[in-house]
Amino acid sequence: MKKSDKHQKILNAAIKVFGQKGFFNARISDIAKEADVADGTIYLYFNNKYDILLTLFEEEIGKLITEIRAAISQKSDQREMLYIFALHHLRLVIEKKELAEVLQMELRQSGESIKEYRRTKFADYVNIISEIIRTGQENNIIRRDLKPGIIKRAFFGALDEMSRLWILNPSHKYTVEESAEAISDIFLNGIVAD
Amino acid sequence: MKKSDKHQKILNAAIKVFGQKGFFNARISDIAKEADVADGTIYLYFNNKYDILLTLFEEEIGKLITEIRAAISQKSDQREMLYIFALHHLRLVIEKKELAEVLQMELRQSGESIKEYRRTKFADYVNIISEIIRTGQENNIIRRDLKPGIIKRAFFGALDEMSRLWILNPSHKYTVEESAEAISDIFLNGIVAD
DNA sequence: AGCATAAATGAATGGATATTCATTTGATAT
DNA sequence: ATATCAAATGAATATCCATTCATTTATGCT
Repeated sequence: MKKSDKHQKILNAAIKVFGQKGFFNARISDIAKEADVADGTIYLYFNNKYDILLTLFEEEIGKLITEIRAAISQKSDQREMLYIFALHHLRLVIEKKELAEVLQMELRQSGESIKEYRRTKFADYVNIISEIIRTGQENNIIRRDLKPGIIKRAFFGALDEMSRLWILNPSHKYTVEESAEAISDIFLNGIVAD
Repeated sequence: MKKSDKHQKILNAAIKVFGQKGFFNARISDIAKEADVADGTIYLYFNNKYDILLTLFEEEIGKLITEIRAAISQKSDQREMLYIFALHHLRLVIEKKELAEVLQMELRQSGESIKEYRRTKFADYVNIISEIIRTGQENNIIRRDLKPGIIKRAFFGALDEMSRLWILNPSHKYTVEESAEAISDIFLNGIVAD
């Protein structure tokens, strides 16, 4: 068994346990049991409990960024790109429920390292949106009087709140496609009649 | 000193301490010191640490709902109402920073009581938005093909993410009015050029 | 096989802190 | 002034759990 195997095995267990109980209520022994290793083994791969959480952010968000960039690069119209971003983001919640829960919950926690984290790696993820907006403005597809920084927040926030609905109440009232479409439609066209 | 005085005093201390350190890192003795009472006194007013948090949600969100309803009832156009909602919500972050931090952080935590909480009292707050939307649709001001449930999420999520920016990075790049205007503008008119 | 090194184990430790409760302090009435 | 009751105190308790490390088990090399 390669070293990386056990590293990932523990991380996957942590995603599951953190997702279910939250970071503070999760015990190291829970993660150990889930990963099928001894408690002490975890400390051969991670410095402490908090380090597990940070590593999890680092590596898993990295994967998300890669995936979503690949999907977006297929499109040339910025309006479509926004839809694709929404679709991918919302799909994550369905397909990797526990990871989504961890990100939802723990990325909001106080604590300097987490705040720092949001400012760097996580910001990279959200900044994909503002890049799309900026390019759209250059191409005259998107209104130039709006600040990309605000649109980015608003669009991401909308998706994030939608995710929360599903996480709290897994009986999907709306489908992923429907939601992604509705949200990009609202942003592109607004809600005012006529 | 009336009973209610000390009750509120402890609650205010809790808002401050939870806001700064988060629920799990806050010690009862921190709250006691901040409220200027003995540790044991807290247990005369609350059953346990968690009860402080739940009471805090219950009472403070109740106040918010009352305030925001009062402000909205001054307007008759649903477009203006949305702006007012945004303005009030964002002002909260500036004027009651610690409370906003607590709500941001802890309302996301796992734990059944908190999830339950979001489904009830907090939902009442957010549902003010869907009421506005529904009335707007009846008055033909807002597109009828959009589901109020989705608009509500999207609009609230946008505001919530904006709040988060300020909480994490208190150097306000945008003013409250500017942000409230930009966000309601985006929702009302969309971001597409022309 | 026998040695050496690395990986894994899990019981024991130590530190933290929510909660309790015996005692003190303050208020009210007679 | 004294008795009675309520409110407040804060040191002591009990529990919980992250982390350590002496010991065991697995792996690789000659």
